[in-house]
Amino acid sequence: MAQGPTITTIAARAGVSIASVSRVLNGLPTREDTVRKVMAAADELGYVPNAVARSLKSNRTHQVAFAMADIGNPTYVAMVREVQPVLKTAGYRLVLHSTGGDVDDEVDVLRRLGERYADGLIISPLRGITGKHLDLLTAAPAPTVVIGSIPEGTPVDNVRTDSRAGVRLALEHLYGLGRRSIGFLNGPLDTVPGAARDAAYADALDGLGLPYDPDLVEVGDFYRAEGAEAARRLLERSRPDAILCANDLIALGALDVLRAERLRVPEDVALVGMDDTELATAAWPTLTSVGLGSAERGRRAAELLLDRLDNGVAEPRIVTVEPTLAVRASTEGAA
Amino acid sequence: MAQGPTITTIAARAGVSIASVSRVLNGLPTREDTVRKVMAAADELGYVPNAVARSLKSNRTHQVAFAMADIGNPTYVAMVREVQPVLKTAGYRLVLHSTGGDVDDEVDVLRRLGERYADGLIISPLRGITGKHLDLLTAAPAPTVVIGSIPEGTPVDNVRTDSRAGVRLALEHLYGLGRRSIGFLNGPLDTVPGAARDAAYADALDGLGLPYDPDLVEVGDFYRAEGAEAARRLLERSRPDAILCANDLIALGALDVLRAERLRVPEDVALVGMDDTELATAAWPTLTSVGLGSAERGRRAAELLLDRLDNGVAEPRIVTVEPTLAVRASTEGAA
DNA sequence: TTGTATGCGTTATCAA
DNA sequence: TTGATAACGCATACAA
Repeated sequence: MAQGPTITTIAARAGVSIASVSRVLNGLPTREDTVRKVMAAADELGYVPNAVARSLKSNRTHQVAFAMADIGNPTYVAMVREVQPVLKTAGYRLVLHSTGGDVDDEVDVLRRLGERYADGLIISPLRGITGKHLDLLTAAPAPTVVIGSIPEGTPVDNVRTDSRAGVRLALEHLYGLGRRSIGFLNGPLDTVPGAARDAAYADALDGLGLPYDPDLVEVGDFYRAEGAEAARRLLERSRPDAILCANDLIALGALDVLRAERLRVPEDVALVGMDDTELATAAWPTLTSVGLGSAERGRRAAELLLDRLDNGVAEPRIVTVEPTLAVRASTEGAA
Repeated sequence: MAQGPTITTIAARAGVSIASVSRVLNGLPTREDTVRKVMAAADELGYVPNAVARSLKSNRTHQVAFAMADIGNPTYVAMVREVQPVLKTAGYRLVLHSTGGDVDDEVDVLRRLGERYADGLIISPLRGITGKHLDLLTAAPAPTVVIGSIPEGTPVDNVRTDSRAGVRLALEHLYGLGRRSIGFLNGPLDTVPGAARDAAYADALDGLGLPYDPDLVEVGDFYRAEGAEAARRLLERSRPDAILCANDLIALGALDVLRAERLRVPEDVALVGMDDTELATAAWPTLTSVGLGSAERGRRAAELLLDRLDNGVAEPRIVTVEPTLAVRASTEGAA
C-alpha cells in the first residue's frame, strides 16, 4: 500500500529527466544507453504507470460503462457476458451500473457520464426513453449506444430486437400445432418490452385471423411469483390451449400453476417463454422459448461503441437482431 | 460531445477566481453573493466536475474492482448482485473483470491494480492462490478482499464458505433418508471448490462410518454437459442410491442422464446439487441443494472492503459464511 | 538525443 | 472572504 514510484522517482534513480523516462516507457526513439538505465530503474522500483494521470492528459479512461436494470436478470447477464470480452480485447475496462429499472437512476447515469469517468456508454433502459433521457442522450458527453427501442430520429446508435417478429414466430408455431385459444402473460405495460410485446401479441393474432380476447391476457411482472399469480388469474376465468409468456421466468411460474392444476403440458396447455435463457432448458418439460438475441445484442452494441470510439463520429446506426424460436418439449411433447 | 466547461470557464463567466469556484462547489464558507454568481454560471453552462482530475488530486477513484472467473456463472451473478448495491450506496462504481478462471489473467488484475484505476479489489480466484498471486497480494497496492480459501497467514481480508460443513449437511441428509451408496460428481480437482469438495466428501463419509468407494466418484467440469458425461460414466460402473453434485449445473446434467436411463428421482436415486441457484427451483423435480451463501459472501466482501477503505488499516479479517441445505423434491419426493 | 517547462482540471495552501 | 499559485503524475512542444 506504499506510495508507488512515479516517473520522477525513476528519473532520479536513472539520472535522467522525466521526459526521457516518459519517452522510454512510451517506446519513442531514445539512445540505447538511456533506455537501459530507465528500464533498469523502472524494473527495480516495480514501476506501474498511473492510469488516472494518464487519463487526465489523454482524455481517455479506457473504460466503458454498461447500464442495465438488473444484473440478476438472465437477459442482462447474457449481454454482459458478450460485452465483456469484446471490450477487454480492445483494452477497455467494464464499469457496471445496475439501475433497478428506475428512470431517475438511468438519467443519473447519463448525466454523470459528463464526469468523464468512461469513454462511452451502453445503456438498456427498461422503461424506455422518456423526455428526461432524450435531452441528455442527444447531447451525451460521450458516445452512447442504446439497447432497446428508441423514438425515431434520436441521434444515437441503437441495437434493437424485433419482438414483433418474435411473438409472431411463437404464435405461428402454436397455430401450426392446432392451438386456437392462445393466452398471454405479460409484464408491466409501462416497460419497453411489456408494451412492445403487448402490441405484437395483438398484431400476431390479427395476422392469424384470431380474435383478440381480453380474457386471455393477464399482466403481472417479469418474475416467477408474479407470473404464477397472473397465470392463476388467467386460468380462473378461461381455459386456453396455449399460453405465451413475456419471459422465461413468467413461464416457470405458469408451469408451477399448471402443474398444481393437474393440467398437462403440452397436451392440455402448450407453453412458450421468451428470452430463451438457461432456465428454459433447466425446466421440465423443457421450455419452448423465443430467443431475442440478448447475447448478440450485447456483442453488437459493444462493437458499435468501439467502432465509434476508434473511428470518431458517424451517422447514428440502427442494428436489428432477428429473433429465433427454440422449440422444446413444452409445445411438442417430446423429451 | 462538445468539450465540457471547467472551473476556469465558470470562473470567467462569474468574474471570480477558480479558487472561489472550487470553494463554492465544495460547499466551503463563501460570501452569499459569490455563491450565487458561481452557482448561476455553473447552472447555465451545465457544469459537471471532471472525475479524473479530481481523482488525480485526491488519489481516490471511487471505483472498486471485482474479479471473478465468469460472469455467466450463477454463483458470481449472485455475488455481483449483492456487491453492486453496497458499493453504490457508498458512492463507488463497480469495475468488472471476467478472468475465465485463468491464473495469468487473475495475476494481471492484481498487477494492474497498481495503475490505481480502482481504490480496492474483490477477487475470487477459481484456481486458488498460487505463488504468483501471493507476492502481489501481500504487497497489493490497494485494499483487497479475497473470496475463497487462501493459505493460512496471507495478510488479506478473506471471505470463505465452509464447504466441508456444506457437504456434511448433504450427506447427513441423505444418510437420514436411508441412502448408503452415495455417489459424487465433482468439478476439476485443480480448482479451489473442486479440491475442497473432494476432501469434504471423503471426510463426511468417514464421519458417517461409510467407506470411500472410488467407483462412486467422477470428476468432470462445472457445467451441465460435462456433468452429464460424468454421470454417464458413473452409472456405467455402479448404481448409487444417491448422488451429490459439486454444483447445480452438474446436477442438471445428472438429471438429464437419470431421466434417459429411466431412473426415478428421488425413488431410485436421490439427487443433491450445490450453490442453491435459481436453477435448482427451475428444475423438475426441484433440486435439493447446498447453499454456500454466494450472495452473503458477496455482501460481506463488499462490506469488509468498504470498512477498510473508510477506516484505514486493520488486521486482516476472516469471515466464514455458514452453508444451508434447501431440501426439495429431488430427495424428499414431494412436489 | 535530451532537458526544461507547460498543461490536463481539480483541490488546497498561503497571502492579501 | 478572496485570488494567485502550487501540486497531483504524465505527455509533449520546444529549446538546447
